[in-house]
Amino acid sequence: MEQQQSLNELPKTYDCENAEKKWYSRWENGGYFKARPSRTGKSFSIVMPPPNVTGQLHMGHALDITTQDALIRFYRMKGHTTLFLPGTDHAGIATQAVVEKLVWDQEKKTRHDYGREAFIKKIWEWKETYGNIINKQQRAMGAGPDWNYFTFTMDPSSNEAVRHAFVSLYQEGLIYRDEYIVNWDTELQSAISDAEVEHVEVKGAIYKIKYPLKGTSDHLIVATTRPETVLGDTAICVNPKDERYQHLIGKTAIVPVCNREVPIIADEYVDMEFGTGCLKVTPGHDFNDFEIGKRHSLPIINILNKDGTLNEYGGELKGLKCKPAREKFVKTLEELGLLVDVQDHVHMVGHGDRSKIVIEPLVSKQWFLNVQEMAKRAYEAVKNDTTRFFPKSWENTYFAWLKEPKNWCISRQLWWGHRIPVYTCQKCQHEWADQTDAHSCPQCRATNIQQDPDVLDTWFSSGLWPMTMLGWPDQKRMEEKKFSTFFPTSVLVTGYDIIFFWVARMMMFSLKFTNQIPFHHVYIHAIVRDKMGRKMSKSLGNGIDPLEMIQKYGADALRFTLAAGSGYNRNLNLDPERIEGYRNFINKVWNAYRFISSHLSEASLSFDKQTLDHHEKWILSELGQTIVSMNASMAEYRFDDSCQTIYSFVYDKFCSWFIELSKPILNGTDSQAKARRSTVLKYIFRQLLKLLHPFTPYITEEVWSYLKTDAEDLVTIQAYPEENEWNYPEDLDLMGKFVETVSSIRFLRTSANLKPRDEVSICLYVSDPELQSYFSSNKQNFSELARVRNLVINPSERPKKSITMPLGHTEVYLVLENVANIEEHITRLNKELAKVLAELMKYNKKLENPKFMENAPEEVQLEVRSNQAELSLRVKSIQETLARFK
RNA sequence: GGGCGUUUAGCUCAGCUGGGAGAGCGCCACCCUUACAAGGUGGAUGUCACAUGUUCGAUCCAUGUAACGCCCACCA
Repeated sequence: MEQQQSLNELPKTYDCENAEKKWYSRWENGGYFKARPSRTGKSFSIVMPPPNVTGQLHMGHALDITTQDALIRFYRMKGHTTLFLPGTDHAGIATQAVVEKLVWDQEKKTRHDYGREAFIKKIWEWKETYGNIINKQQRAMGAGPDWNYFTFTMDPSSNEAVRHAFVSLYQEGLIYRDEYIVNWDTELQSAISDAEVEHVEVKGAIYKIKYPLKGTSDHLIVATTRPETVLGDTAICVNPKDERYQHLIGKTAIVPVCNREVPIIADEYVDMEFGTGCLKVTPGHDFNDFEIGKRHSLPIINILNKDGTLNEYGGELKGLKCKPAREKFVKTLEELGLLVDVQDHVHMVGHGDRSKIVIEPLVSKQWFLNVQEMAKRAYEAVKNDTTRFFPKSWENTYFAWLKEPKNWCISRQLWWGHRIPVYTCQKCQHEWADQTDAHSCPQCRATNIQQDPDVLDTWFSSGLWPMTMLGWPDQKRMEEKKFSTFFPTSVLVTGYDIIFFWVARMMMFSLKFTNQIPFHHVYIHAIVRDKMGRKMSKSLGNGIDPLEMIQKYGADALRFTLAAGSGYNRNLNLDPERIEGYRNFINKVWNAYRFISSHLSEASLSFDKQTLDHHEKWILSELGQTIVSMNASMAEYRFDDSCQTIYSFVYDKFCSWFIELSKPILNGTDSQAKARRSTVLKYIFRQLLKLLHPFTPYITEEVWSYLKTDAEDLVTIQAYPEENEWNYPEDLDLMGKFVETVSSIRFLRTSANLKPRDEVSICLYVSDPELQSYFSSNKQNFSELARVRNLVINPSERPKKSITMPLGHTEVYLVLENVANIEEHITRLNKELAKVLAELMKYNKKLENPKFMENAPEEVQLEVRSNQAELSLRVKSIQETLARFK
């Protein structure tokens, strides 16, 4: 038995809170989020980008979840075996920083006071307490991943993957250790990768400094933006072609203040045009100078400590940070008469993307991954469309990164993360990478071994993520987790800001280790901004909290809003008013159901195609078109189109017209027609619930529970409508004309200042006999929808006292006892006439143009001709009407 | 400095490699009509950034200009 409810049992507004509670646990406990057997033989899987454990859900996550969950639900309904893989990220730097701050605030202790082991324990404790907040928030959004697959990037399985990958890359010689100049973050006291450095415009100065030449009273002038690094200079460099300095090449200069003697060398790198054409070379603190130093075998002098203060090379400046050191040093130069000039200068300076402080280039021993080969393969895979980006234009960003890849600095001087599995024997100095925790040297058996103290860049484990989630590299686990079914995954959904960080690295690792791409598609969604287009940030206080919105408007409304704003755009400016608007839409669906629910007693589940009436054929045709369009737009990640399509079907077709046109039948006496109409209403409504489900899972599940049969399962696993079974073009055409005519009657009513309940008399002039008989048979509908009391079609004389609206196919006259505001009406008609005439002129001109007739394709000519004919009719009819008013 | 992108109604954006511009929200007016005031009906608004070119025809193609945005880059 179907559940039946009468109108007054159902509240007028939809209660989203109850439905959300009820249905999420039903889905989860009922196993609906788990992969089920495929009806299509296809599989569909998405790896959720793991949010940081430090995280609170923000709108970016909400958008992530919405689009991914909509896709998962869509393909599940289409019959693919689907898997949505959830997890969280340990986010090395961010998490360590949060806990360090917490410990400092609460106990006034640093991580060093705790010691490595104890501090890591502290982070784990913190993670257990706060790390799962985000899961609850994901549930609130209605996300339906298979929670059994939940993985944390520091889980043993993930560590196993990381170590496996590391060891094999190490053994292949791709991971190497080198003294190299790196981006040093003095706050984190760690190296960071090139990708983590942001260049920010900074106002500084160019200082011109005299360097005396040894054995002469002469000097050179050198320009620099960082005078304090003079103390680390090990050469002066000029361009070999620079005639001004030819005679100095090979001579010796004296570095001011510290009085070090350094050679004057020549290198093509130096730009003769810039500054004085003389470059001071500081291999220890400048990326280019480092390269020059290598070419010329210059010594490297490191003048900085790890915390960014000057070391003993700083002399008097020892212990000072760079900025005060600079000021003091400049003063000294001035006193010595060596400062020639200071000019304001704006330049770009690297800052840490986490710490936001100035990055110091520093030479230190770090681990690097040689990515040259891997990058090439990752590049190729997208170039030849093995992996495709949506929208395609993002491929450029991806290519830009992989075309000239720099080797990746993967070591971080942190404690929180995957520790580098490289050991050194203290006895025989043997170094090796180990899959598991080592306890003795494999060569000399000594137990006095030491593991490298550094941890890996967080993105190292992230790069392996899709593989890790599915059990790689353990064969047994891969089988359990159905690696072969779900890898490569179907689509990666993410923001454009991590194409380099993440997408490229996953591509590289996956191709390297599995010879497969990690995902077939990459859908890059917009960045959520506030309604003014500004990035949401704590400092601006313009963030919109998803949970607050869910509480206020419901998860379905938020999801629909985000999906409707998501296509191929790069920004999504979110205004809470829009969420409210879509909340209203959800409520509309609810009320449409309330209407139907009171007429279900005679509805059955199927109907005979032969007995359908005109309006039924029409709405079924509209449904068919909607189905086709929904499937097409979902396949291309055009969620904006999908949402618009279903919105317009529900609102503008189903509610505004079909329900309205059903009222006379349902309240009438023809029981056969009643039964048929309620059956069709129910059929359409059930279909639209399925179409809508991926975006608004809760309300559709709620309403489906009232409309389903006992044998049917939840809507979340019903078959998604795919075929357009209904196509009645004549009914679409006639209905279109009916809608247009009713609308024009309504317009005339408003222009005559009539109240909604006032009844009117209408004359229609229709030349097409088919349309004429169609209108005659629809008299009752005109009466219902426009309160037409008296409808006359083609009377011999046009009504004298009337206002009129000429359409292409029909002239509409609204008869008035005493025509008020006739002047207004004439003005409107004249305006209309001018518009139509202008348009008509354009068509006439075209048809008179021999070149148009020669070149334009036939179908265009036909269209122009028919438009011209229609417009001429309208012109004629407006002119006649105007004449009658005179 | 290099590259990419954007510029269409007050706002957010659609516009299928060319045939005279659309949606949602907002706005205005009138309505508590028996699914829904979280509602109904109707309405207004655009030199499609600018200039030139190609074409019978340009919002769409080409070139240039301007504004904005993003990414990359070591110019001392």
